[in-house]
Amino acid sequence: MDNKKRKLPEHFETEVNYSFLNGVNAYILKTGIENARMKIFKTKLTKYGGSFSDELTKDTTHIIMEANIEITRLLSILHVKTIPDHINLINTNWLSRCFREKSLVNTDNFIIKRNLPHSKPDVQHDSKTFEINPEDAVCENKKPPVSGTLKMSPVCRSSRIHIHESKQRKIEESESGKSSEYETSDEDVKLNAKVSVPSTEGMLKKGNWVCAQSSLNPIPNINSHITEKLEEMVKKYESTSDKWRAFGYQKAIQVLKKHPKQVTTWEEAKALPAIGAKLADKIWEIIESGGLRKLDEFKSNEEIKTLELFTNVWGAGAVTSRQWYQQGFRTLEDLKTKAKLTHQQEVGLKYYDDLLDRMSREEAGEIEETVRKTVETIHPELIAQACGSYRRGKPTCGDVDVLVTHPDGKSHKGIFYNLILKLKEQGFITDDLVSSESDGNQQKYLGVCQLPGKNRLHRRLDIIIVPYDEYACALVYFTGSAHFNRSLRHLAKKCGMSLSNHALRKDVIRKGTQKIYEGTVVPTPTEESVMTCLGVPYRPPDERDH
DNA sequence: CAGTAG
DNA sequence: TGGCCTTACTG
DNA sequence: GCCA
Repeated sequence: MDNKKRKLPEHFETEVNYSFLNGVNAYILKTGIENARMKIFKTKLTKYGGSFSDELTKDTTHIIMEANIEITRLLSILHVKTIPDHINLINTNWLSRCFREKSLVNTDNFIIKRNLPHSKPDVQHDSKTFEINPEDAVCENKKPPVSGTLKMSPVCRSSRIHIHESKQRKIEESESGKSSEYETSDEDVKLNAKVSVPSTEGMLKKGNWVCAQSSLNPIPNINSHITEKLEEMVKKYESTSDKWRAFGYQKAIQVLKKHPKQVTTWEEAKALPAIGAKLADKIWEIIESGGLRKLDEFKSNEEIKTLELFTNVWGAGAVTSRQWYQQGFRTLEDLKTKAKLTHQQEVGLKYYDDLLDRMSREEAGEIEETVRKTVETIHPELIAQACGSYRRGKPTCGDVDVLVTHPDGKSHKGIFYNLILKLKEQGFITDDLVSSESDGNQQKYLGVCQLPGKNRLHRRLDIIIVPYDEYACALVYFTGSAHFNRSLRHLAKKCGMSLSNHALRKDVIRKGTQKIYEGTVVPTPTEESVMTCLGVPYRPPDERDH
């Protein structure tokens, strides 16, 4: 830990010479790491000269894992007794740091102690042995202990509205008959049933521990080996303009994720909603072989890989990507030099890596705070609240959506231009993507920002300014998740209502798929009132991940 | 309008 | 066979 | 892709 800044003169200046991870052959333990994040790790690792494998090999130089994962879990997943001394055992922050600094950071500060057992596995004392239990390995994947619940963490400053709403809301709703395929009101029932059953594994034995976490995080992700493959398929189909097929896969994934049992047969899969014969075939193949030929086929397909590369440019979708491909472009460099780009795509390309990265929720909080401070210089009573995954309590965020309103119902007007200007003057907002100023009421800004200081990445920032009487619906809408929203709107439709980011309406008349009469607005002062009007129990933000 | 995004 | 959420901006 |  001498001077942290190791001098790598040549590597430092240039934007091109990225091979600082040469010689790093990593095994990354995916437990506790979200899929998207995992993907970025692998992509960047490769891009910067390193390599990885999905198992421990004799060439492995680094094992990289979340710091809060028990070492015993690592051992059991790897089916080994110890980790060889020559392998660096380090936490994921090291990797992030390397990416950020574009250099091979010293590992000293990131080493994970290889204490063996005796460090009390705090969960179950009764459970014997740390013997390798394949079941564990499977059902432990992802869902960090910190996921939804009590990560109020040290930083709970400012206005986190209802993160810890007690969850006394019960299950009575289930028989109201309104649960659609989207709705999940019976979820808790299944959960409770599951918990009370004396579990076969020592794992779930101790009631209180499981219960404490379960009401919020009941999805031990027991079918992750299947959903991970299917999620990759979704990406492929989205890149290929096959959006409805992707949609179908996505619905199936949702169902699998909340299914409390491991799916082991074709019939079992087929019996689930949103899973038909074709998907059951795929699932069966994964169960049997661990792989999916169709996916492997896609992965080795140059065209599909390129399309995925291109659709990750902000502002470019499946159609544009295909056009670029047909024009002969194959790399991001091709796009920069030869393609005709919209302004949005230029920006998207400029920050390609940054925008694909996810930030910690701490950083998202800083961004929220920056916007709030500036908003308050315009009018101290203005409310600024970050929504999106931040408000849902996720450990990482892809972007920040800040919702701005004013309780007096009128002072939100006309501040839009001023706000954006002030944020630009302080060098915070660096680029515009979408900037609407049309209607004078609801307004939306999408852009790119960067916090001050060294090694800051550019981040996507959305600012939405709404009149106070639309605040609740806007909150619901911008807090998401996307799937949660769909379920609500689906429900609204079935009740002859409609839900948008502006308002909840009743007496809507539709003719087939078309809306004939827009209906009348139902006053919804709070988020709770929105859900109550739709006949569903209130769910605090961190329970809207479905 | 199609494409893209939230 | 056709819907699968809804609204808004860009070019 | 699934479903009515």
